[in-house]
Amino acid sequence: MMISERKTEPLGIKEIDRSTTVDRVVAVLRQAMFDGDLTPGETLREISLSQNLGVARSTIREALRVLATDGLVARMPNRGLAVRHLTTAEVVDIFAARRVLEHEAARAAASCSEEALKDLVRAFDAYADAASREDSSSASTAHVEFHAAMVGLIGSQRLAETERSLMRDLQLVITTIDKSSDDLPKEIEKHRSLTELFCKRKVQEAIECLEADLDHAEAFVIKYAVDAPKFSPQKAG
Amino acid sequence: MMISERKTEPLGIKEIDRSTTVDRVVAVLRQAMFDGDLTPGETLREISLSQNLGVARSTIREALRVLATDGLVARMPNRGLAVRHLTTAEVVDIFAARRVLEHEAARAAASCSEEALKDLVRAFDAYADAASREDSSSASTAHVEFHAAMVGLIGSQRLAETERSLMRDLQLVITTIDKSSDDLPKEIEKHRSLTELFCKRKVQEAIECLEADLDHAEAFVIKYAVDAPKFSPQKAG
DNA sequence: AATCGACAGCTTGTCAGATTATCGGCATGT
DNA sequence: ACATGCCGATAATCTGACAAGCTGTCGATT
Repeated sequence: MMISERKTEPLGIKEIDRSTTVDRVVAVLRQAMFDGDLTPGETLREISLSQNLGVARSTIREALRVLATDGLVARMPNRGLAVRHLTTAEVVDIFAARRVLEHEAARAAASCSEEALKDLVRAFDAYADAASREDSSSASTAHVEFHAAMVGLIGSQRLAETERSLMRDLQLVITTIDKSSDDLPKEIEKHRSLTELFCKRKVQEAIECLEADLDHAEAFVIKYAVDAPKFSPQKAG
Repeated sequence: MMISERKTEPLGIKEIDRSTTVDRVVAVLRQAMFDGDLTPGETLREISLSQNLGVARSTIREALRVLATDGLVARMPNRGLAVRHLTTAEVVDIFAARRVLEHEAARAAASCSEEALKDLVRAFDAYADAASREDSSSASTAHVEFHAAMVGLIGSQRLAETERSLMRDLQLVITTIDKSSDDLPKEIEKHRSLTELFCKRKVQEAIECLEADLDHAEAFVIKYAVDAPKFSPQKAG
C-alpha cells in the first residue's frame, strides 16, 4: 500500500457546479414563476428573455422547451409561449391525483423504514425553518418538497416526482392569489401535526388530517382558478 | 338568428397537422426507441442525427432536450446522449408506482361511470386488434394506452399520464429483450379477462389478477435489466 | 356601413457557421 | 509507474440570417 493515498478530496474543497446554462435558465424561470414574478397568462418572448438574461436565443429556446415539456408553460405555435393557466377541471384533476398519492403515503407510513420517516421530518424542518425566516420563496419550495417526501414514503421516486409536479402546478396558481394573506404559521402547525401522525404511524388519523386539508385547499384554489381563454397546451412541446 | 350558421366544420374537413419539425423529430425518435430500433445504451450523436433526418442540429438539440426531460434519454454533459438504461432499482421503483396506480384503478372501477369503462374497453379492443394484425409496434403503443386508460378510471389525467410514462420506460427495456418470443395471444387473453373484471366491477378479483401480472412482469423485466455503467441521468435536462 | 384583401410588423421556426469548453486518450518525460 | 501536458472529438453556446405564420390596420369594393 502506498502512503498518503487519499480517498476523496483534501477537505474544504467546494462542490463544483456542473450544470449547463440551459439548466440554470430553466431554474431561474421556474423560480420566477414559482415566486409569482411571472404570472399565469404572461407571455414569454424569446428575444427579451435572451436579452434580460444575457444568453443566446437558442439557449432560451431549449430552456422554454423544457418548461413546455414539464407543462409549466403553454406553446401557441408561431404566437409565443405563456405561463400556464390552470382551468378548474385541471385543478380538480390535480387534487384527485393528490388524494390517491397522499392517502397511499399515509398507508405506507405504517410499514416504511425509520430512515424514510427521518427524511420526512427533515423536509418538515426545512419548511418550518424557511417559514420562520419569512422567506416565502424558500418556503414554497420546501412545502413542495415536504409533500414529495411524504409521497416518497411509498417507495417510488417516480410517484414522488409526480407529486412534486402536481404541487408545483398548484403553487403556480396559489402565488398569484395572495402573497401575504396566507396564514403561514397555521399552515406550519398543520404540517407539524401531520408529520407527527406519520412518525407515530397513526394511519387513520393521518388520512383524516390529509383529507380535511385537501378538501380545504381544493376549495380555496378553485375559488380563484380561472378558465383559460387560450389554446390548450401542446402535449409534448 | 342567421341561417346556416355552422357550429364547427362543414363535415369531412380533415384535421390540419400543426406540429413543428421538433415535434416530429421527437415523435420519430420516441417511436424508434419504442420499436427497439434504438436500444438502451446506444449513443445519440447530434450531427449524425441531423444528417440522417435532414434537419439542423439546433432542431435535433431541442428534440433531444424534450426526450431528456421526459427521461427517455440520459445526458452526459459534453459527452453526448444515450438511450436510457434502466437500473434494477429503477425497475423496482416503477413497479412500486404501478402497483399503487393500478390497485387504485381497480378500486375506482367500483364507482366509476359506464362511459369511463367504455374507454377501457375501447383501449383493449385497439390492443387486441393491433395484436391480431401482428403489428408489434402498434401493439406496444396500444398496450401502453390500455394501462393508461385503466388508471384513467381514477379520474385524473395526470395520474394516467404518469402511468403512461412508466409503461413507456418499461417498454424500452422489454423491446430489447425479445421481440418475437413474447407470447402475445396469452397477453391479450390476460388483458381481456382483466377488462371483463373491471367492467363487472369485481374489484377484489381484478386486484388479484393485477397483482399476479405485476409480480410476473416485474420478475421478468428484472431478470434482464442491466445496471447502467454510465452517469446518472440529469434531473431536469 | 360592412366586408374583403393586401400589406406591414412582430414573433417564432429553422438553419448554417463559428467559437469555446470539456472529456478521453496518448505521448512524453522524470 | 506515474504525473504532466498536448491533441482530437464532441457537445455547448453564441451569432446572424432568413422563412413562415399570426395580428391588426387600412383602403378599396360592394
